[in-house]
Amino acid sequence: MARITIADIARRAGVSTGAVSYALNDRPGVSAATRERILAVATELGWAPSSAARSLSGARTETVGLVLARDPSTLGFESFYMQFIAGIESELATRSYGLLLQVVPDLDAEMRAYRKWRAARRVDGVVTVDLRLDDPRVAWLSEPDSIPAVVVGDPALAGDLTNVWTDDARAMRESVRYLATAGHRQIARVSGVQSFGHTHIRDEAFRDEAARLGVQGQIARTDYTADQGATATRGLLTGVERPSAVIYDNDVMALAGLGVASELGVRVPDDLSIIAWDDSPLCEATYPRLSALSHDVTRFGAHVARRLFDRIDGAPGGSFLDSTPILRPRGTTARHSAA
Amino acid sequence: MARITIADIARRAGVSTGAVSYALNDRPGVSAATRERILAVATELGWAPSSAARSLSGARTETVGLVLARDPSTLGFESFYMQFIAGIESELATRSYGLLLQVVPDLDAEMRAYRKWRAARRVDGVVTVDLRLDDPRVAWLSEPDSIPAVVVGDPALAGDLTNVWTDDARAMRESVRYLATAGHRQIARVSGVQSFGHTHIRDEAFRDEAARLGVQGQIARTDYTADQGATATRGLLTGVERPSAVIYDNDVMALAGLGVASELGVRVPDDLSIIAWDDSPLCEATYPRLSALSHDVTRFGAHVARRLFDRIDGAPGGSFLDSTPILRPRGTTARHSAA
DNA sequence: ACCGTGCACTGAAGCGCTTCACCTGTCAAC
DNA sequence: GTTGACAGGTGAAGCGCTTCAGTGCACGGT
Repeated sequence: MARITIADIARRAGVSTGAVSYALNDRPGVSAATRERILAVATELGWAPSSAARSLSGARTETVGLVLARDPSTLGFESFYMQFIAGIESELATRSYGLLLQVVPDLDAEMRAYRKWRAARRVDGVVTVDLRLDDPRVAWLSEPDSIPAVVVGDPALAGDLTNVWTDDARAMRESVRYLATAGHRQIARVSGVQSFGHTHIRDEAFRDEAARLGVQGQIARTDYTADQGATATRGLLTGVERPSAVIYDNDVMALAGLGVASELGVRVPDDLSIIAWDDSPLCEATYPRLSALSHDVTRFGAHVARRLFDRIDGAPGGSFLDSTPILRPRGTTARHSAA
Repeated sequence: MARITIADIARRAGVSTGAVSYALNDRPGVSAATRERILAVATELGWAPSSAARSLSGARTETVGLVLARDPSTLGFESFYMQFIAGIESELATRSYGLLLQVVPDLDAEMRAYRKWRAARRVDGVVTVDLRLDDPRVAWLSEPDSIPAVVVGDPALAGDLTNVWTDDARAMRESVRYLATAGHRQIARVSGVQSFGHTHIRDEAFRDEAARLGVQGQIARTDYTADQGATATRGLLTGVERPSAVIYDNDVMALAGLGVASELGVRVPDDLSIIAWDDSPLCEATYPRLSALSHDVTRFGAHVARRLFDRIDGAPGGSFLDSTPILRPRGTTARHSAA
């Protein structure tokens, strides 16, 4: 069977291809009756638009792009991305858009992907994640005729681009205050990749709030892997200034931290409180259950997609706070009984 | 700046557009010298192909599709998919193909996505995962002019389609034998979604091998979530025929099982051995570290992508065994001392 | 009766590429 | 010297859609 084109529909409905196009795209130029008839014929013939032809003639590609610049091996167990993608998809589905995904090793490759997409008119817009400080992507995407974009991250990092963010600084401050109020005087933070802007923001908030409250705050750096999370925890627990509470930058490291505590015979939560950033089913599966900074990532993704549609539609853009992660104390946080 | 087209290149290089097309696509019809010159001009002008125009004129779309029919909330923490996708991407990158991803709620929606993709000539091929018994997708994708496809799953499930698989039955048998050899006489399996074909295959292998070896084997059903993993484990550990070893169908449930054991004061591995299907950094982060059936998912994804390229290129296809998951005993498996 | 206006609709010109039928010049074979 | 084969190259016809300049017609106002 040959492809069904609007010409077929036009012939069958006794109108011109122009009329068919207007009818199918729901725009003025045909009467209601004709539109009805054309739609009926289209359905009858089982017509579906050729995305190639559509975008060739200047219309939308009905695709948005997402490129993830991370090592494949670390990507797998960051539940964030998959949930985020699922959220984006849920919104794209309402407009029957597709998501073009690319996983690349580094930022350079990410930029190359953008350039290629723009040149090939492959996507109507992109969403950009894992902002750095002075991110080259922000500069590039801000140029006059680059791709409509929405970036995920703090307004401080997003330049003039439309951004959607969670108030990590505030969540961090609240967590530190929570622990301080519960009597903790030595608090540590096991942070993620330092080049990420949000790591920086959380660092600042952590240090600042600890200083304000007069508690000791130390930071250990990692690359987000369970392995480094475990190593950092060992360092912390066997160090001189042993913390009574640790805030981890993701759930997997918190899990690893919990494991190291067991390994060393440090009781959780009696001797050590643990908080994970990014709540997930994982946090409810451990024993004791991990206290976590919770945040509906899927909804976040949907939000981002909506903002991107606004941009694509030519809406002005701006800065949008999605939410502030909230602390969900579970089994790994407790009052600290004075030393 | 207006778009640079092959006509611009043709003019500048003093040849016809046809010659340019041949040169750029590296096919016969132009001399080496001319090709060289055309390529140089193209680079100079910063030309990039319009994917729309390409696919309109019958060529490749340079895109492959993947649709995931799973609840967004459960998707997030199945590290399998993200790793798998990363693997696919790594292979696509070598041909500068893109991956069109869609997350849908159910199989019907997945079929609709395929139909739409075919009608719109949106992808050159698809990879299909989570095969069911008598999967409607297999039937549809086997039709003469549907999309080139590679399915992930056992040959028994794949019909005549090209499939890439891991020998789950064998891995399961080996695990059961391992436990039996270590003295276990009551073994349980906490399985995943029953409609998935591989669940069935693992079930069969488990039951069969247990029977062969004369050990008691029981199966608890779940939907892969940590929650149901925990519930199933509670049922098992408080039941009459309490197993001394449990094989979980994914890592998250194994983690939950470990949690429940702690909760109930059941010592792992002394009183209970635990094996997780799907190894992941998670398994190394717990204490004790989870014994797991290990399998390089990223490489698996790359393998699948290669086979899909073969299909797209018109190669015959067939059935390809990727590997057999191998048991990596860690801290959660031990000899069972007679009751 | 006449004009102007607006709506419904037509037809063709692109969009940027691939491809196919067709030319032209060269050179080996006889 | 003639033929044929062939590499190298041309130019235009699509691919399926959008869009824009028109055409025709009904209808209200004068």
